[in-house]
Amino acid sequence: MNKLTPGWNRRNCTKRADCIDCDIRKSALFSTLSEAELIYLVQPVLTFQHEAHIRLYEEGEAGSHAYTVRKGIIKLVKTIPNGEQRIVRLASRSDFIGLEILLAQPYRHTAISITPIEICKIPVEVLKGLDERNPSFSQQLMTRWQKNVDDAESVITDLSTGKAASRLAHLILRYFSDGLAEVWNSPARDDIASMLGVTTETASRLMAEFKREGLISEEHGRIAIQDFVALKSIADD
Amino acid sequence: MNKLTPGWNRRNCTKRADCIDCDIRKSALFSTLSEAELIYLVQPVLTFQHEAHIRLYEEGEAGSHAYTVRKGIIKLVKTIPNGEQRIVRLASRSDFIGLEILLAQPYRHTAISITPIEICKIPVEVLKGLDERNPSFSQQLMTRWQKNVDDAESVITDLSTGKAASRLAHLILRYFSDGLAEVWNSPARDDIASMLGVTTETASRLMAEFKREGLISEEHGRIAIQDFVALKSIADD
DNA sequence: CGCAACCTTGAAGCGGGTCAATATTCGTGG
DNA sequence: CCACGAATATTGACCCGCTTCAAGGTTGCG
Repeated sequence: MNKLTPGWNRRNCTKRADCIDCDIRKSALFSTLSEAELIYLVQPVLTFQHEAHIRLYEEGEAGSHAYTVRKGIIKLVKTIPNGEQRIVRLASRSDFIGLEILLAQPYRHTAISITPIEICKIPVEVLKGLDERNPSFSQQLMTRWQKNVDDAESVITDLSTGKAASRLAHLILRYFSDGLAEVWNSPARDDIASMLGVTTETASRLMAEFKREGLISEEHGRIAIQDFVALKSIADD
Repeated sequence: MNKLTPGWNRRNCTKRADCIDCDIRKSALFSTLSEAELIYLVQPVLTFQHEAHIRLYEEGEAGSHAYTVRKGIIKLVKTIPNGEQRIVRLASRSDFIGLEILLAQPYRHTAISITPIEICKIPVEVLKGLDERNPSFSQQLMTRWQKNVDDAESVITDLSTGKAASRLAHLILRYFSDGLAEVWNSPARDDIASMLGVTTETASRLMAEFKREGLISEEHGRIAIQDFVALKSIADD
């Protein structure tokens, strides 16, 4: 299966998006829109499904679409001059990615699915139209933007500061508290490493250690927290 | 001198802000406003001057004012559970801080001047008013918000990833390329450390090493770059 | 069943942390 | 202007944590 090119075709596009009956509408970007506005919206918005390891867009690319995540997890990656990659954010259910195209600016990240995903693909013109005619929508946009700032800054304080064990504990706790999963479908070890700014080996060692110590358990790649309190105290170390 | 309480009084307040003739107007938040709108603005906006080590506001506080920086440098600090502090951003000339109060949310950082500063103090009502009546203003706001995201993410990739020497080189280069200073009025070593997520000793050792190797020079606390190319290659390591 | 991708573990070395001892700078008052 | 003390910066020695390089182990898929 070609991991580079997402197929924006009939096979992946289940349907025209059903924004009015959307089950994440109240938590998603369009929460404040009226039904009339949603009908305007519904026209050019399509829902797609993709498997894991699909690249939605590339850092530096001048894009024309943003995406609402309905299912699955997408990593937003930045490439560092020396060739390494760092994951700066994870997007999941009801997150909105690619906001920057609204400012006619290129994508800031490379977006890659790390699980099977379901997403809504929204043309920038639709966003601009809504922004112009609806004040509550631009309020929504600002809230999303601030969330992006908050997320990025918590990556600085929680996942980039302190010892590796503390950072990993933060990462695991965040996954669950964010409701990313009841049972965490664990990312690959090298993705964990790239979120924490450590090597794959260190990520692997620590995950193995956490399992040995009974802090977490793992079955078929699914993580479950076993000792919440202990994880929290490691995180705050 | 009391370092905790800024004096919002006659001594610090030079004048009612002169937004119309403001010398940073074209690069600041209010760049797209008409003169009529600036007059509306000018009323409740005051310009203040403070010395270094003043706390403008505190993380978690429910504030009612945002600030445009006219002169000097302000550090935005987050406290980590274990008691350490991490600087997540520096604000300087024409930067706008405290944006989050527009969303009726508490300040995300503690803001502390690290040089003497001159700032304009803007009530949230003024911002809300402008946002409602002026579409180009909300565009400006979004641009600022995206800049905050970009800044935070570059802290992740440039100042929190890789070896300490590489991060310090990034920090020095960023200072200059951002035009924060022709000659960098160097922050204290523990502030440098807190920006890089290392100890004060490591920051000091590396600064001393950079000086010994002729990459930078320092006189009366002012840093000047001596070997741009070498710094760049260390940064990209 | 076998291969490929991924995960785990080991051993050795280096980078940065920690603790502690000077050195330097700066503000203050004599 | 100099002397003194406090705050800050530098440096040293030692140790721990993470990286590096390398060798198995495990899992899943064709």
